[in-house]
Amino acid sequence: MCEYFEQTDLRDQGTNLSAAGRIKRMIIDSGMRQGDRLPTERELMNTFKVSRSALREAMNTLKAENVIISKRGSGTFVSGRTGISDDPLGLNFANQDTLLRNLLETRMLIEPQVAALAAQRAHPEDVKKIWEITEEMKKSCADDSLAVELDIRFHTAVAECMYNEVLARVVPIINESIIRGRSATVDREGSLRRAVAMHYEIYDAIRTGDSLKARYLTECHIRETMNNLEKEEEKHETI
Amino acid sequence: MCEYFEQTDLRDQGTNLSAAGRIKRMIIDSGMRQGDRLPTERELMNTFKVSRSALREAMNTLKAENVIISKRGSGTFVSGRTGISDDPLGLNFANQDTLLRNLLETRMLIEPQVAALAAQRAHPEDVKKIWEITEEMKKSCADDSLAVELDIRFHTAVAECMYNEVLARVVPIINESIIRGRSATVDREGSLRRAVAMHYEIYDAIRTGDSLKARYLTECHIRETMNNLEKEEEKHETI
DNA sequence: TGAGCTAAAAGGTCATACCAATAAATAATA
DNA sequence: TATTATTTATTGGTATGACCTTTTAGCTCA
Repeated sequence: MCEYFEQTDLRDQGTNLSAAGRIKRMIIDSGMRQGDRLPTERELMNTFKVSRSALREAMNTLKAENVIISKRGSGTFVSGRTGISDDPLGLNFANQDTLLRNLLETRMLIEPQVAALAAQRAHPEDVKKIWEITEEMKKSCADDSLAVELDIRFHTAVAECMYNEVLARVVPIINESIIRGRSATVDREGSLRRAVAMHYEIYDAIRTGDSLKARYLTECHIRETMNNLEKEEEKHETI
Repeated sequence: MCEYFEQTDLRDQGTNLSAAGRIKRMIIDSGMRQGDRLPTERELMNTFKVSRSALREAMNTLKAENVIISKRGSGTFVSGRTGISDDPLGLNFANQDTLLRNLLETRMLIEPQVAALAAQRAHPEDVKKIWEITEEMKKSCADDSLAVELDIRFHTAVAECMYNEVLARVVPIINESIIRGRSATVDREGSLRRAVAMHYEIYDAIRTGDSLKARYLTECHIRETMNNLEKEEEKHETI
């Protein structure tokens, strides 16, 4: 067990932090890593000197933030995608009519520049990773949800080449909102094939460090997505 | 009270949604607005046919997402900044050494373009709002925390001119992480005065619809912030 | 040795009682 | 009469303790 939990009595040491905040800080400060197991709820309620209900409320806020993840019967663990909730930007509350358009505009504003900088900064292992994802996506024609997942992973991998954690978190949020949110699509096979082709081209631009080309190709790629989605909308309207 | 809550029994109608998810959807679907008051916990546990603890766990996840906000003794209300948690990007878990640099790079990548588009799209009332914030900031030299607040509000107001909800949410998140996160600053008065001057210039570019100028000035403004922060770092290191 | 069973342990739920802060209704006072 | 205290019902917050369901690991027995 993590020793940090034993030596600390945390009844609000004047900091006015909520129990959730204290537990979170503890997890961060004690250097726990993804997959590490937390003490059981019964143990924690002793170390914290709070009741189980209070403790569980704290745990729940951490679950909502995806800091931890619980598995009934086995325990609670530090989550992978640390600290990003399901709807980090609160887009559930946005105007759903204009949301898609706004998401695409945001993407168009950010990703081409990200691709350009990625081309300048990518390490060989990053390039390799992008290539692997693209290959896998090419083979995934049968499984639509897998293709969607790989599409997101491609753009995330490109963003990660920037070695900028902030953008590496923003980009997938936008992409997921766009790609997951759309209806299972018109002309699926055709657009998937074109997307894969574009991914190969972008990959090559990054591999050769051609940042201008990477930016331009990404712009084209996003514009294609926009066109596809417009087609979908038309189809919806005519139904 | 909101009628939606009365006519609905929501014991997971096959959707496999968590209680939190169901409540959230309910708030959204029933069209509740900022400040509206939810039924009391005792009422909700009846309409939902769950125990109070289970209900409170659900409410807590919504609190963590800042969808609702509770006031002991008075009730629970729909939050203002709907659905954005305190740390939406999970930056608590990012590398704190490089975080500030990465935040600034992200800002530099996004905001100049936002300013450019804002200049093209701003309505007269948007321009007026920006002017008012700038004026207020000029007068706020005494109160440092107020100045910080107004600084964030200025950049948010500019972003809102784009009429793009996504960017209107992303921009303040980045800005708050930068501006709130830094230590109470070196040469406070001087940098504040320069910031206000820049805000006036940016305001004027937006007012006149000069998007190129708005972009350029915003770049300069961010670069100045970067320089100030570098000075701070040096000062920290020499202590 | 291995398949199946059993019991301990983990998180999830329920019910009830009580605490603390708030706000509205009421009483006391100038 | 108007204003200030005071009481009181209501609300969210916490504490217990019991029980359920799932998982894990150890045990039994063929």
